[in-house]
Parts: sequence; C-alpha cells; structure tokens
Amino acid sequence: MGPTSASSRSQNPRGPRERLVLKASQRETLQAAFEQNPYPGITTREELARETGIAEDRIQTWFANRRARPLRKSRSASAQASEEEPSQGQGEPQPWSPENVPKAARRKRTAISRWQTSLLVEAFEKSRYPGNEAKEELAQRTGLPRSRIHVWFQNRRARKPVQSASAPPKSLADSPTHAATLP
DNA sequence: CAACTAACGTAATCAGAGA
DNA sequence: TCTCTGATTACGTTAGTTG
Repeated sequence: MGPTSASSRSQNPRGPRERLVLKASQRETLQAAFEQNPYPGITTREELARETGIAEDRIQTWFANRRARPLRKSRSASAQASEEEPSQGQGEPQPWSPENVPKAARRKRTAISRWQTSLLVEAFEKSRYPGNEAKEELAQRTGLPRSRIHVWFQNRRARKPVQSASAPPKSLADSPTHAATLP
C-alpha cells in the first residue's frame, strides 16, 4: 500500500482530506500537460487521472493551484525588485487569458435526484461544513462522488446564507414551488 | 524553522434542464 | 424565457511536507 506516514488523521470530523504527496513522475506528467493547456477539460483530466493514478478532482485542484502560483506573491515577497525572474524567462511571458483558452468540455451536469437532495439537505442543516469523513459518508449513502458532494455544499453555502435565529424558517406560504414535501 | 504547496474557503460566473 | 442549481474559475487562507 501507500507508504503514507500520516495515517492517524482520521479523528478530526472537520479534518481535511489526507494530503497527497506527488511523485516526481506524476509531477512531470502534470507539468507537461499544463504547458500544453493550463485549462484541461473533463476528458483531459480523467485521462491524466488514469495515467498518474491520481483522482480526477485532485488533478483539478493541482491545475488550479498551478495557475495561481505565478500570479500569487509570497507573503514575504522578498521585496527585491530584480528585473528578471528565474524560471519564467523564456516561453510565453504572456499570462493566460480566458479568451485565449479554448473552451474545454465541462463535466456533464450531474443529475441529483430528490431523495439524494433530501439527504444532502439534511446533512447541510446539521453542518454546513462537513469534514472529509462526513463527505465520504454522504458519498456512500447517495452514491454520488465525493467531489460532487463537495461542490454541492459549496453551492449551497453560497446560495443559502445562514439563517438568523430570528429569521423565519421556510415555513408554509413561502415557497409554493416544491409541492412534494416528504413521504 | 522557512519555503513550498495540496486542500479548502468564498464570490462570481457559466451553463443545462425544467416550469 | 426565466429560474434553479451543478460546474468552473480567480483569489485568498490553512496546514502538511520538505530542505
């Protein structure tokens, strides 16, 4: 199995997912793909996932972090205004602009059924910030991938702000839409 | 310990399916 | 068409790994 040194991290309910440590060969593969296209679509990501053995959502995270790196400045910033930057001299000094990026295919929209949604809503009301364990459990129970659960919570948090204690819960006569309540 | 960087947060936006 | 909501992005922060 994996020579993971950290295996005693399964006690924190809010704990994040175990941090992945890339092998040199995996890093090379990703870096090569990044140079060809910093915005890989779902097809490319899954291909890379197969090649490297890394989960697709981790590939996506890797690309996002990689894109941000040259733009982000370290908190130390070094403050030295040298007129040259090592490791970024040759190649394309131009930043990637969205217009220049070919629209890669997105992941197909996942259809989340009513019962799956109810389960997620129930969990959301218990905790808006499920840790990795809770996400895995929800993935098990709903049959949805962990990454979709993660996105669902992100969207839910963004669209359903925290209800004030004094704010009326969505009682009757508030949302005439969803007529089907519960079985 | 300091630098590097995977994981994860928000906010904004794009995009698919149903009313 | 509009609404609801899943997918993706930029940007910022947190915390594990490594020199």
